[in-house]
Amino acid sequence: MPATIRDVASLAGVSVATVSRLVNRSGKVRDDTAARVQAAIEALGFRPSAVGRNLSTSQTRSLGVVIPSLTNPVFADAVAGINEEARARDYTLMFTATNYDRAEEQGIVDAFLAYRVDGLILTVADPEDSLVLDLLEREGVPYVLIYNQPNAKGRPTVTVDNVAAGREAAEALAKLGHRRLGMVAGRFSASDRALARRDGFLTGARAAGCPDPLVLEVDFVDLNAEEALRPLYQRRSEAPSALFCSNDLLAMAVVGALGRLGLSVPDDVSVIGFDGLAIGTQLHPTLATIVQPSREMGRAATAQLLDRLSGEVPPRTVTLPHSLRLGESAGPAAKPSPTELRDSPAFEDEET
Amino acid sequence: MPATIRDVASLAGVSVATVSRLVNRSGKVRDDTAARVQAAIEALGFRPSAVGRNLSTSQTRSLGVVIPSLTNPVFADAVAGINEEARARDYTLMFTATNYDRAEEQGIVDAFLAYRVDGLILTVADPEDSLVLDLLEREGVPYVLIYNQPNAKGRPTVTVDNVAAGREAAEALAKLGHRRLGMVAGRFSASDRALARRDGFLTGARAAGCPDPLVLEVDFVDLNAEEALRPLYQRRSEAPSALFCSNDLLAMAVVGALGRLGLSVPDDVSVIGFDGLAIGTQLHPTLATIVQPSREMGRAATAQLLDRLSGEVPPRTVTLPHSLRLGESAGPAAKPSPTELRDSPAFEDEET
DNA sequence: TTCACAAATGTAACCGTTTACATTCATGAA
DNA sequence: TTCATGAATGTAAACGGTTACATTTGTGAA
Repeated sequence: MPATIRDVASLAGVSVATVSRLVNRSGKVRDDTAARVQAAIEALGFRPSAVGRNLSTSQTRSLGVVIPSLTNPVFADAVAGINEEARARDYTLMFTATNYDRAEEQGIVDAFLAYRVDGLILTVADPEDSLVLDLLEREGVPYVLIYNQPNAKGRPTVTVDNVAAGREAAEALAKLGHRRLGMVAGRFSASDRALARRDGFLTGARAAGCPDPLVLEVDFVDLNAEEALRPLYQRRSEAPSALFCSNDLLAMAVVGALGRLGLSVPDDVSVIGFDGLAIGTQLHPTLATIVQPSREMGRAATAQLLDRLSGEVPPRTVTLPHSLRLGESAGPAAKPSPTELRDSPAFEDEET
Repeated sequence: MPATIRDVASLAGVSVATVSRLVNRSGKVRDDTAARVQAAIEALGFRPSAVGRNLSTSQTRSLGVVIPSLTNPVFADAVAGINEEARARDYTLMFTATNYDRAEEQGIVDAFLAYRVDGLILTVADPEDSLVLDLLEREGVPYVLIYNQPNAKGRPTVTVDNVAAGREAAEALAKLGHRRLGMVAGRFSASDRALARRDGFLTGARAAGCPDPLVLEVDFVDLNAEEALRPLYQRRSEAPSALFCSNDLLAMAVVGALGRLGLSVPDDVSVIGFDGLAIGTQLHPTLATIVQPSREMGRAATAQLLDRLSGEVPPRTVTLPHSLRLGESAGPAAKPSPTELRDSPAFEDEET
C-alpha cells in the first residue's frame, strides 16, 4: 500500500538507484535531479521500508533487550539508558521481560533471533549456566549482559562490584556501631548479584568483627515483609539492629514493615538498600543505599555493543563505580542496656 | 550466513515451497518428506528469517510501544501488560520512551513506521492536538492510546474515568472530615489525565461544600517536594489538611517531604495518590490511592489492537474500572482548635 | 488396465531495498 | 571536432521468504 522506491523513481523519471543514493546520501546526484526526486518523495509520502533494507543489507539496526521484569525500577532505569544510547545512534529496540522464567527467556531470544536483531542486551538468572547465552555464542550474535556478575565463562558484562559493595554496606553499619547485622534478600537462585552482595556482606561483617549476620531469603515477587520479619523481631534484643536488603524495593518494604511492627527506623533498626532508586531520596526517612549507576550501565552496555557491531572493539566486562548513599534510614546503633549487653551474642566479640 | 530456506530445501531434496509449508503448517506434506525436511532443518540449524517473511507477507507481527517514561512505574506496569498479551499472541514489541519530548515522539514514530510495525500503543501529551496521531491516521496505521483521556477526535483509548476518580478522591477526603483540600500535580501541559483528575477533584470538593482546593503544579521530573511544600505549611492552620497528588510517585515524595517538614501523615496531613503502585501497600504509612488497573490496561489495549488487526472489531474507547484504596496515609481530619475554628476560611462553609 | 480426481510437490514471481557493474553524459584538452 | 575522463545515472541481481499456479504422484472405481 505505501509508496515504494519504484513509485518514486518512475514519478521522478529516474532509476531506483538514484532514489536510493539520494535517500541514503550514498552517492552523488545532481542538484536538479535531487530536487525532482525529493518532490516525488514528498508527493507520494514515501517512507523507505526498513524491512526491504534489512533484507538487502542483512542488518536491522535493531537491538533486543531482555530483562527479568519492569516492575523493579532498577531495570526500568537501565532500559532508559539503553533507549537513550540506542536512539542517539539510530538503533531501534525490541523489548521484552521474562518474569524470571527461563522458558520464557528462551522463547524470547528465539523470537529476537528470527527478527535478526543485530545484538542483544540482557540480564539472565545465571550467566554461568544459561542456554540462551550458549545459543547466542553458537550463532555468533553479539550480546552484553547487565547487572549480572562477571563470570568464569568470560561473558561480557556491565555491572558494579557487588561483592565490594556488600562489604561496604557491612562496614558502614559496623561503623555506626551495629553488631547484630542481618540481610534480607530475594531468592538467590534468581539473582547471581544478590548472592554476590551477600558474600560481600558476610565478609565485611566478619572483617568488622561482627557475628555472622542472619540471612533471610524472601519471596520478592509476592512479598509480605511484615510476616517475614515478625518472628525475627519477636525477641527484639536478639534481632538484628541493622538490615541490609538486596535491593531498594525490598528495603522500602522492610522499612514499611518494621514501622508496622512498631519499630522505628533508624532508631530501633537501621536499613540499607541496594540500587539507588531515585524515589529513595524522597522518602522519610530517606533510604540509605548502595547506588549503582543503572542508567549509565544501560548506556555503557549499549555503547559497547554498538561499537562492537561496527567492529571497533572486542567484548569486555566493565565494572562501573558504585557509591554509598547514607540516607536517614541508617543511623547509629542504640546504646545497649546492661541486660542486653550481657545477653547479646555480640557481647563476646566486643573489644574491651 | 545463517541457513536459508533454499539451503534446507536442497539438502532435503525438496522445493522451498514444501519447506515453507512444513514450517508454517500451511499445507500438507507427507510424513516421510516431513521427516526428511525436519532433519535438514535441524542439521542446518535453520531459523526462518522474520525479515524475509515480513517482506513477502507485508506484515511484521510487531507492535510499537511509545510511552513518556519508564521512570514512573505506572508505565512500566502497563508495558508489562502489553508485553504479556503480545507474547501470548506471538507478537514482538518495539519499544521506546519519549521523555515527554514531542520532537522525540515524532522521530520515534517515524522509525516505527519505517519498520512497518503492524500497530502502535502509545501515551501522548495531548491526544487532541498530536501530530503523531494525525500522521498515524493519515497512514492508516492502527493504534490505541493508553492513559490518555477520551477525546473529541474519538481516538481509541484505554483508560479509567479520571474525572470521576478525582471527584471520588475529594469525596473521600471530605468524608474524613477534611475541609481545606489541596492538590499537587505535575505539569498539566504534559498530562491530559492530571488535568482531568484536577477537574474531578475540584468538582468533588465543591459538591462536598469545601472551599476551592489550592492546586500546586510542580516539576515532576526534577522534583523537590520539600521546597515546594514549605511555603504552604509555614502557616499551618491555613494550609490544606489533605492533599491529593496526581500520581503515586508524587504522593510518596509528598509524604516524605511532609515528614521532613515535621508534619505527620496522616495525623497532621492526609495524602492520597493516584495509580495504585504496588509499593504503596508496603510503605508505612501505606499509601492511600486511586487504583487504576495498569497491567490490565496494557493487556486490553493490546488485545483490542490485535483483534483489530485480524479485522474483527472496530476501534473503540474503553474505560476500565478504578477503585479507591484507602491506605493509612489518609486519616480523619484533626478536630480544629477553637482559634482555628474562628480563623479558618472553611468555617463559614461548615454545617451547623 | 485406464481414468478421474485428490494429494503432494514444484516453479517462479513477488515483496522493497541495495549495490556491483554497465552505460550515458558533460567537460576540457588535444 | 574528437577523445579521454570522471561524474551521473541506469540495469539487474541479490537478500529470504510466501504463494498462485502448474505439475507430478498416488488412489480407487470402472
